[in-house]
Amino acid sequence: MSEQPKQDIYPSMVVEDSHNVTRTIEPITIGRQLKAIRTANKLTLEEASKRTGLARSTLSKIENEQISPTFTVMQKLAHGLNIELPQLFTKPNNVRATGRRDITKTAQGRTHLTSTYEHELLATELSNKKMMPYKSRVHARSFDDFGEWVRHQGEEFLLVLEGEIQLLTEFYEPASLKTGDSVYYDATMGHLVISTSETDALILWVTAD
Amino acid sequence: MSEQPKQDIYPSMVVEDSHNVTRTIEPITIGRQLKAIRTANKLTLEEASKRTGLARSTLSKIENEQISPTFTVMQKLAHGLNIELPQLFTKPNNVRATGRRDITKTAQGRTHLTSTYEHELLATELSNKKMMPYKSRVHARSFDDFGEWVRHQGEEFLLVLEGEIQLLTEFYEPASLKTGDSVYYDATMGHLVISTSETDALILWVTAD
DNA sequence: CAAAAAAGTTTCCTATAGGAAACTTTTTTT
DNA sequence: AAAAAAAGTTTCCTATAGGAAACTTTTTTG
Repeated sequence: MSEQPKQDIYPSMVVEDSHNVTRTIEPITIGRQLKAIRTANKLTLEEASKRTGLARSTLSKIENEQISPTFTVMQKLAHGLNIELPQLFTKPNNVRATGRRDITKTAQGRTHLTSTYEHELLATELSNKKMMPYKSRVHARSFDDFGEWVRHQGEEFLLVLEGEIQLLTEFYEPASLKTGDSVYYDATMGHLVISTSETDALILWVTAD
Repeated sequence: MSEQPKQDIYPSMVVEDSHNVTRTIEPITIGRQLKAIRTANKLTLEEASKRTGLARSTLSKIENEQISPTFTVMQKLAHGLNIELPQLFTKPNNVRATGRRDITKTAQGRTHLTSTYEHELLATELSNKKMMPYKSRVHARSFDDFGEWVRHQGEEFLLVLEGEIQLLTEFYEPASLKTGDSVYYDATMGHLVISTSETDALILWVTAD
């Protein structure tokens, strides 16, 4: 064993692509990634060690690509450094947006009218966001105002801001919600909201795909 | 050594999220994933062995979660089976839940206290959801109540329900928000909220990772 | 700029991953 | 339904990952 001067644990691989063209694949180097993440967070090996529960020496060796971490260790890394696992090998060329902010003052959102709701879209200055928030004045008063279930991709959170509504869903009995009540549901299930208070209710809606 | 009856190499971990709420993380079990992928492709261990260059026995042990593969091995798996690395631990969420619903009546959420906020978690009956909604009573009155920026994965939407707050962020001037105002921001940017009204403000917060 | 402290690396050891082959279980063939 | 073949598991061994501590390098401080 071993008079080797320190060997490459991530050798590049020669493969054939879908057109049978051979090319060399540069391996993903988890070490570089880890170091980048750690230094970006201004952590020392010691601090990273505390957060991940891994030995300082182990971290050093991973960063310098002297060892190939086990999956268990990779999970500890992800948890301890508060990152998603794929981040460890997805090159950070996907410059994720960061540091954005968009304030919407009361009643200053972008209005969008339908026959059943009057939507006020919030935070419309930001595109490509994970959630879509809006306030909606509920004009509908019965299922017939819609004619059909509303159904779409994703999940929705709803909070009643004013008045009282009924949430009708495909697989549940109608639910009455007063101001302050909230509900979370899968939007793929047929759903719709009707006002049951004297004045049309106002709700906050947040959707995530 | 070892008279151990076969131990769990992927134990679940208890962690604190960005709001110091402890929860249990069910570990990603790479074995199950691998087996699913292999059988879906109608491959025997022997065939998978040939494609990946890994021993039949090694594959068996990984699938049965007797060992935690090293990153090097994971790369061979991904390459040999023609899949993207993240596929090995991203749950095939094509089995996404559908038709769920969880109502939280006013003040009936699960309370969680910190020195700066009093959180009321909403829709806690649903796990594995895209968004985490909660109402928070803001006790903090200055930056010093935190000592440091709050920073974490994901994006946040905030709506002021009662009172008045200031949103402090790393890259913007402080912003005053009154009842009805809302803001959307990247949570990776340092951020925190303090009350500026006489009584502690109440806000709705929705987080998405 | 020397001494001390902090950060990072290497060594040395133990625990565990990975491979070859024996063994067991399941499936196919006659 | 027994024999043969194929698929999967376990054992036993070697190679390597991971932790503790010694060591080296870099940074801070007086």
